[in-house]
Amino acid sequence: MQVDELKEHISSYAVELLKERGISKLYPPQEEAVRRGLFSGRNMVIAIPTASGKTLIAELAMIHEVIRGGKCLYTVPLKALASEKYREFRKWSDIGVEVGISTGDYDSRDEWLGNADIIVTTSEKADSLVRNQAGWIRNISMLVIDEAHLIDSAKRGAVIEVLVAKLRKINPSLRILALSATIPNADEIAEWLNAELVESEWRPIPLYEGVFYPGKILKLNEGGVIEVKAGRNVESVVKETLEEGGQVLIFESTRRNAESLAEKLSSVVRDYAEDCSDLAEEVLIENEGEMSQRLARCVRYGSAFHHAGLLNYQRELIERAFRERRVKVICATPTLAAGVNLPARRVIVKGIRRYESGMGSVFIKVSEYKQMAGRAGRPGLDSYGEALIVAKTRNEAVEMMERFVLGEPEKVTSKLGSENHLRFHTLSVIAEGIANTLEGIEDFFSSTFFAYQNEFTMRWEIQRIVLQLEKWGFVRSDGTIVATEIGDLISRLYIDPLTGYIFKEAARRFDNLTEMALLHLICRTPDMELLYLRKSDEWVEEEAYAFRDELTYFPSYYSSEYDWFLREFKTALCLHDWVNERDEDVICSKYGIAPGDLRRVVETAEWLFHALERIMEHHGNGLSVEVGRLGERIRHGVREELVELVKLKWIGRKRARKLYNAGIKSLDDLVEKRSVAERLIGKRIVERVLAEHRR
DNA sequence: GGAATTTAGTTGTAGACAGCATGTC
DNA sequence: CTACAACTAAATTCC
Repeated sequence: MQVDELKEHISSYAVELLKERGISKLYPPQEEAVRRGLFSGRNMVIAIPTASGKTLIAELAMIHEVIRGGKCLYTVPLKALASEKYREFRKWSDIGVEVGISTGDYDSRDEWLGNADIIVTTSEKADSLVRNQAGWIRNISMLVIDEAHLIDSAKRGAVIEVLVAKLRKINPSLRILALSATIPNADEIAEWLNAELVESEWRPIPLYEGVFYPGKILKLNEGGVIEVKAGRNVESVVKETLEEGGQVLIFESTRRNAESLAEKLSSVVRDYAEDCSDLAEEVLIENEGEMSQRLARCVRYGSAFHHAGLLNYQRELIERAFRERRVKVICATPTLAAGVNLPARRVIVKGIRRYESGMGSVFIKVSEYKQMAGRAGRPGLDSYGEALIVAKTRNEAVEMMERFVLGEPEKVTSKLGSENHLRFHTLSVIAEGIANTLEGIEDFFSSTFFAYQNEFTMRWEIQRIVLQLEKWGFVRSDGTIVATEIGDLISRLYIDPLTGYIFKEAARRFDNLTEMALLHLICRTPDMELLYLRKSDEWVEEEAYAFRDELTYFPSYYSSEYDWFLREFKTALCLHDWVNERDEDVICSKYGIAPGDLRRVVETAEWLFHALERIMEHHGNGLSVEVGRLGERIRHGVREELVELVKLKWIGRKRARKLYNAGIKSLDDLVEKRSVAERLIGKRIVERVLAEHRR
């Protein structure tokens, strides 16, 4: 099907724009979507492989919708994906389609979101916007759910189905387009959504899957399994691909493995890559810690590792360099499998097992493997893609072949049933006024995927949860169930009700808490990510006893919660070092974390401090002032005395400390002692600061 | 005697959304 | 119920 045939649906302007992008013909699955009613107004589930043109299907549907005066919400699982899609969709502004973005990090201006025709968000942000009654939400006429198979995710899948249920309730004629990887029960999702199902295994670039073991590769080609000769180790397989001018993506199961393999391969890669010293330098701009040095060493020779311990700009840098074909090999943890689109000629899945607590090491899911394998083959560059699992012996290789290559991905099952998710969403359903009786709440949940998949009634579970919320003072029920003021606040802050309760109790019980006590308080919360305790972390225990009298909670040594407490306390100590201006690299090595981890912990703490401040305020507790100040310090990683300086643009924790030590404590001082400041942080920076703040 | 190598024992394990108001080294 | 790679310390061999 030629795109010209789409004129009547998406206008000739849109068709022209597609042609400018080099799209003149639809891929078979795209054609099928059109044939099956993409422009007819019905709901659709599109379950096709990665890179087979899902996004374009959504774009066509959205343009069609916008032309008819509709407004589209496009939800994705990651902030990085949100900005990727935003950049992509913004091209439509040439024909007058306004595109906006809203994530925790980055918002288009509010009034703009009201005008936008297409809004890209993460599913959590979308839910939060609904909770905060963003005016434009009720104008949404079409919802696109990208990566809809993530409904299966235990941590974050529930949000997706609840969001669908809420938006459908707000606008019963809402059109839904769900984009999913190929899964065996896509029909269930389609039936739940009352949608037309388009399924296909078609790929623009053929994918060959196989298993490597020393000396040979078992390959699955059209028809059957064949055995071909190969090198004796992974290095030689990598080398072979490089020789043919291809790039390699290797998936490992741990950061450590990814890093050491990238380092090992850098000596092989250097013969095939141009000099990347400039990139290596760029890696070190914001951080010169151990991990960054290691990454820089690899990148210099065109090899790299990629995991959540990297700083975001480092990740983007590596991704960009790989796309530009400067970096030839990336050894990644599963971050990259679910993240932004980064295809390679050859994908090697080395970490086929993963450690799970209580389970020892277990095989990863077939669907996870398929996700990784699907990254093989670059459209326009490779004529085929190849995915290889690494096995040790022939027997193992055959086993891997059967389990993964020939295996079927797991069914997607709803994870909404777990108590914490139900509690979280029940409060929001009450606070938003979607339901105010037990029956109403039950009725609401009966429209979720969870209810579709499970026959049994949720009545008792819901009743228990409402009772719990009532006990915590978040809802009142006398005939009808309504949210209290604080319940409504907690729903809007998007925190776990249990976090809200912990904060509320603190506001009730204490009027004076030390820095350490406040830091530990947020670490006691289920919303906080905790650091791990290593064997060599006995010092944490000693520190804990030093702070014993300050803390709001300190279990007995014999308590079952003692180890968990130490993790909370270790995390709090880390934040304590951060707000006391301990150097980032020193913190990282002391706590055994990477720079990206520190940033994440800090970011989460910042968010929770905001919530704590609001709850303290609501209680009329004077501590809210302290909390606000500490929150400010966490944001910038400084002691109290630097807060004023650090509010200035271009002045961070390091420059502020230099200035302060020289007696420059405010903008006025900076103006007065300009020459001193210039000597300390450079003339250009001072100029910038002053330019920014001259009023 | 001291370095080099083998062996036994120990350690540690993926990822990332949310508020609010604007920006580092 | 499960692993395993990487590191460290101890034991053994080699020069």
